Amino acid sequence: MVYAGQGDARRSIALLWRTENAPAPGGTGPGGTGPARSGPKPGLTVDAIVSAAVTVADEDGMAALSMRAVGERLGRTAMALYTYVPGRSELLDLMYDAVHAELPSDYPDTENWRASLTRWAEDTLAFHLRHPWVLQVSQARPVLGPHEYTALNTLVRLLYGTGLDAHLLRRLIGTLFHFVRGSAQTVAESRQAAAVTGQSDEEWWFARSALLGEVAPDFADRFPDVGRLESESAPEPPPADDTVPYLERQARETFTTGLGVLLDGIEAAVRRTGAP
Amino acid sequence: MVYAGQGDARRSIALLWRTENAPAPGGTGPGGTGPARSGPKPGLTVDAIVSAAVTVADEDGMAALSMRAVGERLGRTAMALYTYVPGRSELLDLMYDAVHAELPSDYPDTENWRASLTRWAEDTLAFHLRHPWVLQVSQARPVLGPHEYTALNTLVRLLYGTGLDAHLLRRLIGTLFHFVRGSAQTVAESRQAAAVTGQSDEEWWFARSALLGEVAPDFADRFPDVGRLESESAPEPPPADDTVPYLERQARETFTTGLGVLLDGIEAAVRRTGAP
DNA sequence: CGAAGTTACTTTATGGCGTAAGGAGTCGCA
DNA sequence: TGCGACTCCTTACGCCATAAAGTAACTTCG
Repeated sequence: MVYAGQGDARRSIALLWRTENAPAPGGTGPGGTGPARSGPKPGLTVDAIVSAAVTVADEDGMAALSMRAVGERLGRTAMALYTYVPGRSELLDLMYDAVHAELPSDYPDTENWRASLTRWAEDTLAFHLRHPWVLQVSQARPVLGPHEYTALNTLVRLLYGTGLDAHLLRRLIGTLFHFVRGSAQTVAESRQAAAVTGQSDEEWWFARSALLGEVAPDFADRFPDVGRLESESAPEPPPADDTVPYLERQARETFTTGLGVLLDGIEAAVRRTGAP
Repeated sequence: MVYAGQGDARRSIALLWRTENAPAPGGTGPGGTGPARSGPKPGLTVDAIVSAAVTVADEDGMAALSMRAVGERLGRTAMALYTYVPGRSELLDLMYDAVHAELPSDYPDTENWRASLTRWAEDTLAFHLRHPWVLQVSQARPVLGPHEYTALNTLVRLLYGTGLDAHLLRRLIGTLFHFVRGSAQTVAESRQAAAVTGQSDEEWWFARSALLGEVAPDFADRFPDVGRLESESAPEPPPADDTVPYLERQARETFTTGLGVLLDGIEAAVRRTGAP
């Protein structure tokens, strides 16, 4: 987990909101187009670097996102990036905000908040699965970039559709995010583990079960309720299209069911305040 | 995020379930007490290493958890640990399972599942705040240690108190964990950010707001719903004991409210299946 | 036109990390 | 007493972020 806001806050924010139009670490002034720059022409742009970094992170994961790797993808050394970006942490902030531009914001403004929130949750889940490294960027000190704010604004708008009190809404935001992000994390980690180890969920689970049986033959006695749950909730044969891995299918079921439960809870609150 | 199960799975499991009673990387056989060991007396134990590592991680965070740091705390070099533990990844697995022993399992078996689940959520939240690094250990390929299973068994037992179908229960587990872990993560990251940067949430938020105002004076127009939410959900003056930082207090409110909503949703499911 | 100044980018270096390899010393047993 | 097993250390390698200094391209000023 990486934390933002270490460096020069003003420069970070300026980069995020694209207020300065030149690389200029020295800072020739935040003002307009300037009187033409001296020195060699910049061969890169902040956008190009951010985009290359996103590609690296999408393809090979957060662990593979090094300054060297990003530079290499652009035909430069790692140090070349420091002309445009203060450091790795700030680059991460820029990446984070950049991908948030992908999130849709054009949900129909119908009275059916439940359908809208469901679509929002599904879109947000898919977004995090496209960019799983986003889950590893700290939330505590939000990056506060324009696209993140746009995404937040969308959710707030949908939530206002419930007609609930603003204080309650504010708290629901976090709950919804926790749920979607958690769901995404399970799937993302499952995929990455499969990619890294070259072993599918099924294979892994099978091997581990065998070892567990060796090492804890008294399993059913020590963990009776888990045992009961496993026997009672039969594994359900996969549907015709069994291309989706085991854990992933289960995670998606958890997502659908959990979202339903969550929305039921919100509905209860709506009914409670709606007809006092 | 670190992935488990890379190395020798059998040795990992044996370490987790403490099946081998000696360090023995060569492996004198998994069998009983053995015919007395030769060589110098081991100066360390797996437990001592795990406990030292947990202390390091608790105090200085996951980022500070290096083999060198753990060794230093025990008066050894980093390489000395490799006699007892295959590597950093496996050490993490052991730490993860070890701290799960702290989770209580003696919830009263009353019919009031709502109260029990609330207490479970609070205990689990507190646990994650005591050991925030746990949030950074991958969930996808569970470590499958004895204490983790005990903790899981506890939650399953409480959930059976709802009388719901096993399939539904299975999916609720993930939802509850997502929620609690997400809530914990917000608080943990807020604390760590404050510790690392030496800046409180209030200070940070205030400074950023000022910068944001400079860079996006049209904020209220661009993000009308966020603006509306912020003005309508007044910041609520802190209670007499304002020792709790801003974001943290907000996160706790999100936790309480969100948990209530979640349990309302479960209650709806109970009522639905209970009286068909 | 040529010197000076500015800027993009590279090379080199520092101090961190996990861990492979090999060596030194300690102990139990023959 | 010697040998093998064992713990623990030193050294080394290849990663990482990034500080510092050098090189070359380009603009502007004299």
